[in-house]
Amino acid sequence: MGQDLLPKAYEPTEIETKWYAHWLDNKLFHADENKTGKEYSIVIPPPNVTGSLHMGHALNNTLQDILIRYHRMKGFNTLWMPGMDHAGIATQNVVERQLAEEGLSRADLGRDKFVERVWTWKEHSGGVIINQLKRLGCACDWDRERFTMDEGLSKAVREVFVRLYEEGLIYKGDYIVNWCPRCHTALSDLEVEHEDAAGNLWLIRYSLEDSDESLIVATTRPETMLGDTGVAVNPSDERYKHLIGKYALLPLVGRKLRIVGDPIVAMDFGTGALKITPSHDMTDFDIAARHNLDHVTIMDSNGRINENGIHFAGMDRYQCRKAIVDELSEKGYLAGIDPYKVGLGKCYRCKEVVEPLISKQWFVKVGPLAAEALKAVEDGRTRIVPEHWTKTYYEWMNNIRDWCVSRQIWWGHRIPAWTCEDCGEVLVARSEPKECSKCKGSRLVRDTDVLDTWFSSALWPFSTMGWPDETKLLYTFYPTSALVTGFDILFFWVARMMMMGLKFMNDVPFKDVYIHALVRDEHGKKMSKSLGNVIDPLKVMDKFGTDAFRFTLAALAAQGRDIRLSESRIEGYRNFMNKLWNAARFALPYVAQPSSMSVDPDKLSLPEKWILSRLNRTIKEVRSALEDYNFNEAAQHLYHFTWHEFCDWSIELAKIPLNRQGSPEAEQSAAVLKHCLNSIMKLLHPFIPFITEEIASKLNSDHFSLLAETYPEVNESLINEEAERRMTTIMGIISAVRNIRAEMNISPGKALPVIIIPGSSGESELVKSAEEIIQSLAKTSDYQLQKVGFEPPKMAATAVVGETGVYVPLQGIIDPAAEIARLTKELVKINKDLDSVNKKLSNSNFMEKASEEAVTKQRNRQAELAAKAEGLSQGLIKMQSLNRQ
RNA sequence: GGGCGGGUAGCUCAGGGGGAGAGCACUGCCUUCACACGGCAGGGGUCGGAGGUUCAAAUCCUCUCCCGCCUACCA
Repeated sequence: MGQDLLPKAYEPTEIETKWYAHWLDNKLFHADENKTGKEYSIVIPPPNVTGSLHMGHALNNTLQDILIRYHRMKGFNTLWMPGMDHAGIATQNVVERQLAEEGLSRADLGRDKFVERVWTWKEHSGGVIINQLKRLGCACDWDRERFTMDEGLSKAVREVFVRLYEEGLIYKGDYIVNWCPRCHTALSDLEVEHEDAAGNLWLIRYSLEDSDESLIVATTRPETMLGDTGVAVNPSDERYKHLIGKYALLPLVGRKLRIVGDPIVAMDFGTGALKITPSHDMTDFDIAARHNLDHVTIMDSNGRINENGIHFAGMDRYQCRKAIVDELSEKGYLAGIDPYKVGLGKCYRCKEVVEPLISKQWFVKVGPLAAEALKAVEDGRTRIVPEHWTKTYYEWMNNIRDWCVSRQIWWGHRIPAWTCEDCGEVLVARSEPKECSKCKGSRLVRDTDVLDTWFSSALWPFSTMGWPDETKLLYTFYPTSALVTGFDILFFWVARMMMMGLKFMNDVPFKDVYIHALVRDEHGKKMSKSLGNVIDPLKVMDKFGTDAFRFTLAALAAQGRDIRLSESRIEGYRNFMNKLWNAARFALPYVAQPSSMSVDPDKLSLPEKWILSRLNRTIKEVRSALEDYNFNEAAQHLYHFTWHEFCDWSIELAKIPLNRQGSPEAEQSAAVLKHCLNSIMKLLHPFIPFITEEIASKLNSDHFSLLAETYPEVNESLINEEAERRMTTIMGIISAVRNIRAEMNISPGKALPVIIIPGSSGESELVKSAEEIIQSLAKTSDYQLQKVGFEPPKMAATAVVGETGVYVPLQGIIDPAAEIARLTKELVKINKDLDSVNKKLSNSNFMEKASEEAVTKQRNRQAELAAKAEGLSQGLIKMQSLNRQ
């Protein structure tokens, strides 16, 4: 019957398209800010407009979708706010590459034309990821999709900038920053990636003024000596303290360098003397500030030596390094070269080695903002999950440095600052000022810099909801319930949203932050194009289906651990989808009839009580796991319950009553089957939304959408420990017979004679009541239920379940040697366990100190193991005596 | 230098004071009327090493060895 209605194997493609359209058509993802009740909201980590779906996105958005669908089904008014980030440098680089193919540079176009070109690019080629997120099944409220450069968000950016400036929390100044000579822009500390590389420590001899003494300094970047203005030593260094205040002479250049004492200088590194290049080194910049040393800039924005570099002017920095070393060596200044591992700072966008340079930049003074953000986590207003990230967050917040927010690129939010060409006054305003507020002059020139992309991202949780306007949306959905993100942007993004949210909304942006793992390849390597180990989520979805892929991600998303993704794993879960499909295919003919399907709990059979008990325990476990962001636990409980309890046992057991067509047992069994399947579909829906909708629609003629249904709730009255215990014994007996069949190499199709001798009246009653089940699932012939004392035939294989003996008399078929081997192996195991239990129970310390529960447990176990050992020994003795004959 | 995470079956990983688990891989039997993307049965681990706490340690503590990652002003 069913096989006519459904194909034998689940085929995802069309079904996925169909249901996504259904959800959209019926506005099932739409959140209504005017609705009352409990709210649940998440803002998406906006993917770059240049981005296309990679594994990180897939994991991140699958987890969010699970939370969103789960809460929606739990009855929350649920908002998932989607959108994209304009991704300043990344996007600019993409369009610049495109221009380069046409033989053009951005300079050829000029600023306005270039920005226009980026917008055109965005309209035509940007945002492919949105459709990919839809492909993944994301239940985003697409009607509300935002872009960090759209009008509303730009307004929010200007508002924040102006307010921070007015409060003195934004300032402009000449500071040393990380400069990318390729991207031609400043980078924040976070945008610099550190990498170890082989290099040298060059030792250079500096002679002293008015003295025959000399001093050797160590450096990894000898070319910077051209910009030296001092030498620093540790004030408590006996070798050098007498030199403090004196002057050294810079080789090749001849400049006088003041020798200063500063405790930051490590006495045990290099020579203990540090050359100071204030304009080209972060540390030196700080030291120079403390001791009032001069600045000499020797490099331009391209990383070339400028006019201050004597005859090295015009050279590239690395070319210059070589030339300097050669000349120092020639003139006898080079005191040595030690191979040394240097930490190189590289631009996170283009991987060019960054150069510390002095330039005029805008900074956010983050101290006061960070203090609030720190407090909010400390007092629990925002909870970080897993908890151990909290420490990392504190660490960073406590050592945070001012945030350089200006970037010398064209694509981004232009800084709302104007300089009066007449009087030099700087005006910061929400909209273009007409005249200078100081001198009334009208020659105002706008700052050419744009803001760091993360500046607008930092406002995302409230700017997307309409801030600075006081919208109903903000009122209803801010603070958001959870933020789901990877740890790689904990500082870039999470920390900054915390600061901005607290500053401008007076409340945290989210109650929970769930930090998930990184997706790596199956060997634990980070997926990267250059390594060629990238698994493309879209290809995976094509090959295995979206649901299988999503389930894999969820099942692997253990807290605090990276995910190693392999195709075999996905294949395994694809098989699970097929299993589900076929369970439904089996059930369909029995549950399709529109009958009342109500179940009287008192009339349930043992297998029905059992599966309903297991179902309700599973509901409990899944809900509790999801509440704690334990996605993997929830997925694994569902997998195990569905496959190994529902499919392996419950369906097989249900076939017995179902075959009695038209009987009350058949009807009840169908009702339980339908109830279980429907519950499973609901439970699984947040994880695998497509197949569950499809199956639910086949099972229920009036089906609309699982999203509109209620997530299963625990029915405590159906949790039945006794039924579970009884079923465990019955399943044990069935497995025991099957085991004998397999071990004796008897074909699965062959029915076996079975004698069962229960060890107690309770078990006797149980076995009696389950006779039909045992006969059917163990495939028996000549089934006998006997009383204690009955002597089973000598030529029989033996098993013991609980205290019940299971005998398979097999005159002629059984191989005594094989049976002896089987029993011996089993006995060795049992006796080992029995020994350890006996040891415990005869240990007076254990009996005195262990909990009563633990003791009882061991006693029960002892009885069970002893009975088993006894039964198996007897079987073994018999077999041995037969074997000798 | 500081911090964090990890070392459990051949592989990838769950678990986390009282009977070692999963998926894949492996072995045997089976095309039985939901499913061979399947069924049934099975093999396989002194839970990185050493101490300690405990009646009891894979699990807690200390030390140690590896492996990742983050962070840092040792030039």
